[in-house]
Amino acid sequence: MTHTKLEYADVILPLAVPLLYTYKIPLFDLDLIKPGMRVLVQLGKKKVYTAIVHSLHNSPPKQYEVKEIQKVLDNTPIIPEIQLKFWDWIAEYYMCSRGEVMKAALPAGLKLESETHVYAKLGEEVIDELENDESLIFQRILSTGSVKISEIAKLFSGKNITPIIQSLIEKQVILAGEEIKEKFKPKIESYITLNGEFSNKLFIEKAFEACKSAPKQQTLFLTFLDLQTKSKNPNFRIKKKDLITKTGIAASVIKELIKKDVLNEINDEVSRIIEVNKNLVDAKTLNTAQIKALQQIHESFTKKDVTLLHGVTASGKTEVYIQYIKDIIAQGKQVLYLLPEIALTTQITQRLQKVFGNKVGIYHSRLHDNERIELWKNLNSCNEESFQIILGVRSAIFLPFSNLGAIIIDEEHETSFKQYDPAPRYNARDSAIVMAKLHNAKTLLGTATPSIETYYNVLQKKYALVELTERHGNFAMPTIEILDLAKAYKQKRMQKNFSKDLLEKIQKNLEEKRQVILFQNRRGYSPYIECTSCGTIPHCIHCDVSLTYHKYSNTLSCHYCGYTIKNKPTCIACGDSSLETMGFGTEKIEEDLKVIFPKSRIARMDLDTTRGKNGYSSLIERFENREIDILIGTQMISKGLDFDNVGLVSVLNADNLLHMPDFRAFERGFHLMVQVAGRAGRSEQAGDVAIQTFSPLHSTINQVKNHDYNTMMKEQLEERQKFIYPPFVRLIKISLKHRDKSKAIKASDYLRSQINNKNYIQILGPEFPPVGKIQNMFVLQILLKVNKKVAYQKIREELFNAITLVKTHADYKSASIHTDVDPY
DNA sequence: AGCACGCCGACT
DNA sequence: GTCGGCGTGCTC
Repeated sequence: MTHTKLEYADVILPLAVPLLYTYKIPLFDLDLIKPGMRVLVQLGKKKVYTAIVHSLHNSPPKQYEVKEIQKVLDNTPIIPEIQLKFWDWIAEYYMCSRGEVMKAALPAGLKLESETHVYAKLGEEVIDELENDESLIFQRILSTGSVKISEIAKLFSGKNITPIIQSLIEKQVILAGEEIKEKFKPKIESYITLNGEFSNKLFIEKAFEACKSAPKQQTLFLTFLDLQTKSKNPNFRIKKKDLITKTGIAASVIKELIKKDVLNEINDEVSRIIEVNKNLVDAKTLNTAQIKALQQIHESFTKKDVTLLHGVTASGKTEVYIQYIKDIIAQGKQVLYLLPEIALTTQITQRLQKVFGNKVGIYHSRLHDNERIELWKNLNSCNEESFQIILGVRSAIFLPFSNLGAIIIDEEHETSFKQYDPAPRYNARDSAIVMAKLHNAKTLLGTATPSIETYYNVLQKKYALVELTERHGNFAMPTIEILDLAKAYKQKRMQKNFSKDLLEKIQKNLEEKRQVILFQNRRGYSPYIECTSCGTIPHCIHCDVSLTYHKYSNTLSCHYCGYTIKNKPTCIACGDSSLETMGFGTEKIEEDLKVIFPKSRIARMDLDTTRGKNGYSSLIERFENREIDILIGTQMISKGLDFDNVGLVSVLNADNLLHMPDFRAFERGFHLMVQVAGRAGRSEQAGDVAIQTFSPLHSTINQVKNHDYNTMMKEQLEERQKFIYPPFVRLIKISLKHRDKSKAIKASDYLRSQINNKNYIQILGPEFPPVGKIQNMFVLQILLKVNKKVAYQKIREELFNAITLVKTHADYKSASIHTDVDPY
């Protein structure tokens, strides 16, 4: 049998194009090229992109002329075969292009792109013949040799320079060409060594002679010899930075000695990944309940692929995970530990690094691109230095795992596992389960408050269940007290937004030197400002929302598009000065509390106070060290934080958690309140929880009070079944945007008419969402409730066709449409 | 996503 | 009369 080589490659381009593109493989690379490698290809007239080889084949395209691959960038695939299959699954399930998945998956630095550069063809002599702008640009090109067009554009900010460049090219004064730039720069560290053998007396004498007349050089030389002697290392070297800080000697002195051949400077590539302390500690020993849970987990995985670990707050789930990770990596397999965005706290990072040291790699949104690339290279290299455990957020599911044994998804119920914008709009929890199956790995979901969807899968026997019902160390569950705000207002037992009962509790805790956490799910000072004379509320000019008042900057800003204006003392409509701030956020709480408890140390933790790189960890550290008495915070404080001196936790307004126009409102309210309450009493001293509400009889509030997950779950499942919501149907939300309001309405009506009713149990809309205009675009949404029994493949095809019809319709093609599968 | 092509308003 | 704005279509 003759073996024919595969001559064509279908590649994924990092664009929102629906199809793969076919390129011819250069003869030279026929043996080398494999799916999962990066290649450079030209698309269109000049632009060069990095593409990923998806598959190889031997059928020459007939409709068009193929271009050849310009360059193969890798020797071995950087996307393992299984991960490439996983990309396909994401693209299909979440209805987006593979290019969009590629954009989400690859760090920017691994995607090389070409940029147009221009060069001078002629010399200075032609300047006089050029027009004003032309000669300016030409002189700039002459002075540097080669310039990026984008750089010239920056210099002429705002002005369109394309015609000027065009004319220069036409006059044959300059040339243009495409250039690829390597974005990843390895970190270089300078080391200083002796420029000869330490034991070579002749060298040392000569060196000493060389710096005899310069006292500073002499001191440096002697200090260096001293350091080397102490190190007892004949190949001793020291970081240039350290040498400077240790000796206080200027860099210029070092430079002189290098010039005199006494010292030598070596530049070495170093890792950006911070080395952790190698003094590892043993994992904490598990208590009986935890040991039993671990056994049950192992046992359940012999029958099922997914297990839910339902453990009450402070039951010590993390310790169980750590032991489980130990068991998996002992088999030589990798573990992915997923956490929600906000919860990637230093607390958990440190706990894992203490036990596993350099085996742990961290992947989160604040990482720089170069650090991401190093993590990729580390996993791609597959050697002893490779990480075996990755602790990461949502996007970590795209890392190049080659030997995955298990995925742990902590705080499984968290909504931040779902990406909303841009596409792919994937849920990392659900996707991870699929990925685990592709790798033949197991998934462990953990939480104190399982999502309704997950628990339903347990009831359907799809997932196994393991429970931890007792708090670690047998600490008592906190007592939860409901404070009736309506009653408090009536009896005039209110001060600002605090009931007298709550203030008394805070006072008592402060006296006992115990800390207090207050939860308010809204940042800023107040959600909006209202003129009490004419009722005007300032709105965003681009979006259909009221502007949020920020006191520290005295501004009103739009949380949708960022539109910000200065806050004026008088009403913009009637000029009256009777403006009032409505509602309250964490900033206002902080201000009021400082007046009520002037002697207490009060801090606030929300998006605004944790923006800086260390803002978050320093706040936690200060709280841990008891430098803060009262901590006010948003969602952020509800996740996985473990403090042992918290005596009181309070939810300041439970109602705005529950009364949201969302079928998940009660479930989420329950999750949030239970998680917040869980911050109390994590030591021998019990902790109290107080919830302020206008609806003390609300069933969800009482389920929280009684720590009664099961009743909440059953009640919610009944509601979902009755009103046809997940997990009984699959939701697909289609959003259509258009600049023109009436066209937006017509286009969405047309789209609705193209959707086949038979495939759906219910179709809602098109309707304007609560915010019907964002950045001057009118938005309409259609909500589809999909019968899970109908083949999903069929639904996708039908929807794709309907959307294509709108996009090619003469009147509606400027509408932009996106789909969100399993939306939140 | 770019980039080229093509059709209507504000300038000389 | 043109220059140049952006809406639209295509890229292997």
